[in-house]
Amino acid sequence: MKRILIYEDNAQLREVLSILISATPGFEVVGAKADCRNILAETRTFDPELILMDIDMPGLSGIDGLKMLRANGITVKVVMLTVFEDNRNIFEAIRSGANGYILKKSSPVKIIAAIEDALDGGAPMTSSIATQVLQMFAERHREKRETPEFNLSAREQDVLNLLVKGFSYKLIAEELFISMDTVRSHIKKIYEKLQVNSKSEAVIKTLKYRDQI
Amino acid sequence: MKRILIYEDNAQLREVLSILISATPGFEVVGAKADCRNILAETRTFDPELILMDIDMPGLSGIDGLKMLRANGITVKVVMLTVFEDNRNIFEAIRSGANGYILKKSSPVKIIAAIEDALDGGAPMTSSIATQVLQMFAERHREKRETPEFNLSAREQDVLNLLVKGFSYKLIAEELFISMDTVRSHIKKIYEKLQVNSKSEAVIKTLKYRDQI
DNA sequence: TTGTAAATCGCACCAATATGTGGTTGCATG
DNA sequence: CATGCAACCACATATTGGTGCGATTTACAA
Repeated sequence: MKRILIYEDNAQLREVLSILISATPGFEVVGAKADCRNILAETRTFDPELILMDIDMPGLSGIDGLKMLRANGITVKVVMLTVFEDNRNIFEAIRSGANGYILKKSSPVKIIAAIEDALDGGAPMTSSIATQVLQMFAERHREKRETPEFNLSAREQDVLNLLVKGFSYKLIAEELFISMDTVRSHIKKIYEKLQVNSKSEAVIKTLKYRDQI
Repeated sequence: MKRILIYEDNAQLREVLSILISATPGFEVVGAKADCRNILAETRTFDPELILMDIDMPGLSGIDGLKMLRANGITVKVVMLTVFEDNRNIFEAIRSGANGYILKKSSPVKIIAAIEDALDGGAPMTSSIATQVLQMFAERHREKRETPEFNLSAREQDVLNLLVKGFSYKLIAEELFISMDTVRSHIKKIYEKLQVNSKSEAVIKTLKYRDQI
C-alpha cells in the first residue's frame, strides 16, 4: 500500500484528490492538509512514500515546505501541484528537489499515472517544460560565470584561489614564493574588493560566486 | 553574418557540416577543427557566435573543451554534436554550460534549425531527453542530500551553521548564548569529525557538501 | 525496569600560532 | 602619475591544540 500525503489549500480539490487516490488500488491517503507549516512532523507521523504538494499555499509555500524536507535530509518523493505550467515556479521546485509536477487541471487518469511514474523513479512533467526548465538552468549557470570576480588582479586571484582551497597565509607564501607580508598585503586588498573582513567571509563569498558544487 | 566554429574529428562530417552551414544565408564557417585542445586561442582568433562541438574527440573531449571555455568566462553558445541520445553525456554537457545538442544523424534542415534556435537563445534538444536529463539532475541533487552531515550532534550542527555564515567564535557564542570556550569545545569536535584543521577548511568542506549555490 | 557507561553539552585554563588592521616604502610598468 | 607587486613594522584580536571537569541525557545490557 503506497502511502500518499496531500497538501492542498483548496478544500474541494483536496477532497477530490483524496477520494481519487483512495479509490485507486495500491494507494492510501494517509493525510490531506490545507497547509504545510508542520510538514516535518507530519512527514514523520504519516511516513508517506510520496507527497502531493500544492505550490501556492498560505503561510508557507509548497516550495518552501519542500525545501524544509530536503534541508532535513528527507528524501520522500514530492510531486508539485500547479495551476499553470509556470516554468519559473517549476524550475524552483525541481531545483529544490521536487521529482516532478502535475497540472491541477489534469484528468484523474493522468494524475494517477503521474503518481505511479514518480513512485517508479520517474519525473512526471511535460517534455516541453523540461526543455525550458533545463534551458533556464543553463542560463543561470552562464549568468553566474559572467560575474567578474571582483576585479582582482592576477596575483590577488592567485592568493584567493589558494585561500578557497583552505591554505593558510604561511602556506600561500610558500606556494607562491613570496613572503608572508606580501600575502597579507594582497589579502588586505582582496578583502577590500570583496567587502569582507575575514578569511571565512572571503571563502564563503567566493564559493557562492563560483560553481564549486 | 553569424560566425560558426566547428569541432568534429570525423573529416567527412566536418566537411559536410562546413559546406552545409556555409551554404546557409546569414551563416559563415570561420573554422573547422578536428580537435579542440586549442579551443581558447581559436575562440579568441575566430570570435564565433556559436560553436558546434563534437562530444567524443581524441586528445580532449568536447565536454572538457566546453568546460575550458566556461572556466574562462567565455559565454559563446555551444551546441554539442552527438551520435547517441546518451543522456549521461548530454547531462554532463548541459551541466557544463552547453546550450543544447544535435544528433549527428539529423537532417540538414534540422541541423540548421537547431543552430538558429540556439542563436536565438533557445535550447535545441528533444523534449524527452530534456525530461530525462532533468530527472537525472534531481536524482543527483537528492543523492547529495542523503549524505549525512558528518554525524554531528545538534549543537555541533548549530555551531557549524554559523561558521559557514562567516561568524567568528565570539559572535557564535553571543548568538547561541554560550561562552567562547564552549564554542571552542564544539569547534574542536567538529574539526575532528570533518577531519579538518581550520575554520576555512571546515567552511569549504561543508559548502561543498551542501547545495549552497 | 534499573543501573551503568558513553555521549553530549557546557565551561575553564594555558600557550603558541594565525589572522586582521593600519600604516609605510620602493621598484617596475603602462 | 597610477597601478601592481613586493616588503616591512607594530599591535590587537582570533584561532588552534592541548588538558581537565561536572551535569545531563541517551543507549544498552542485565
